[in-house]
Amino acid sequence: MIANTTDSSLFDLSGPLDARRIVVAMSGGVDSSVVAGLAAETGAEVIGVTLQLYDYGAATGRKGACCAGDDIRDARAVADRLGIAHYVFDHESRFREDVVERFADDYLNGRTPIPCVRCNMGPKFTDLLDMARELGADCLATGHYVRRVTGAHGPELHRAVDPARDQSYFLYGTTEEQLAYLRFPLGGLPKTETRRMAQDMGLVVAAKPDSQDICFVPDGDYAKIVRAVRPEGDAPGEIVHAATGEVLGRHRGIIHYTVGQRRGLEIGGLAEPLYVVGLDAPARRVLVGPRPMLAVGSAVITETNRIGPLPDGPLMAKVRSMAKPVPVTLEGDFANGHSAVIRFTQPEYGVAPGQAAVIYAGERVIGGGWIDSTERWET
RNA sequence: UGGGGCGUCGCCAAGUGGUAAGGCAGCGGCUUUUGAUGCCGCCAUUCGCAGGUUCGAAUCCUGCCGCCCCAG
Repeated sequence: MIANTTDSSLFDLSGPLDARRIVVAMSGGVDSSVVAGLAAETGAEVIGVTLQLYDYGAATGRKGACCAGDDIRDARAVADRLGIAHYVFDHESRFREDVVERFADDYLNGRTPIPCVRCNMGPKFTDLLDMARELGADCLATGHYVRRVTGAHGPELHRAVDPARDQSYFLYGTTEEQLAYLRFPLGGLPKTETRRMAQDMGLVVAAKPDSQDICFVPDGDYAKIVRAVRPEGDAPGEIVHAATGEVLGRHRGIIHYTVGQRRGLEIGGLAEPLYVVGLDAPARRVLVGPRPMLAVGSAVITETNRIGPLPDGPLMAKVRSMAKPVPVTLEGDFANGHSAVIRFTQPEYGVAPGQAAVIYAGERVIGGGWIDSTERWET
């Protein structure tokens, strides 16, 4: 019944599969568990690896978590069921430094972090990938919904077939070298299919809820995490009109705000709503203005990563995960960690420094970078 | 102290005899595998207070209270 879904090409390995070794990054969720199952069905030797990323106890029994507590137990149960080896590596301190502390520091600096990208770049695609190599694996497979397509110039990163599941935005930082070693067997499947396979494989996680939100933020209270990591950082300040300089009120701390945000300003009596249009961290000021002031025409992006050559055709960009790609042009050296500028064809709203800008050519991910600063749309 | 004006939801504000618009803020929900945005819903039995007129008042009358402006 599941034989027809088992396809050795999913892992794109040459030679006899029973001589191959596959490491699967197992988070404890449905997706990576199914990947482990698919890997096991190829006949290759499969090793499941789970990184313990943060406090084991705090995450136990929580819905939507990942890589801690119950999830590690689930991953182990799946590995047992599939009859594959399973290792858990304590990665807490590294995760705290690379992801959680940077997350807090970004907020303190008036930026809006996106830790999932950092986590993919560091713990998952650098550290875990190194471990896989040390384990002598031929590849590292993950449960990400994204496709690796071999093109004329080597492996390319493409959006998932199921647009609703596509995770390419979070993976723009994947280097060509990493991509050569990575496999994403789920990129061509709709999620419903994944769940069906999990059921067919008899995995305990088949009906487990999808993870969502940021894994190390238990209840959606970001500020609580920032305060826990950087207790000295939070302090109130003024809310200032970005156009007139008028002080309109006080805020509870810059970490509670992000560019584009409307709610939580507690400033009433106006005809039009106010949005956060900027954060001045040194002065602890929140700059606000009416919606037109949010319109952005271009952005400087730093630490760019490019995957494969720049295409000739038109480019699109996503400035947030769920946005539709919008037309852009690129200026500067978009590759190898250099800075570049993206220019929007139409005004883009809610572009926040600290977020990622990801460039697409059709289905293919060209790369991306961190949004460092933005310039207002000039009409 | 005279003269004038004003007091309607936390804020702004319609309504001038027929049974309290709207906006902002706030709250709740939906959407969402980052943050936002967006969308939907809720939000004054009551109009500074006390009387009176009227079938009926936030709207008219009287008094009181408060605030503002001009005068001195």
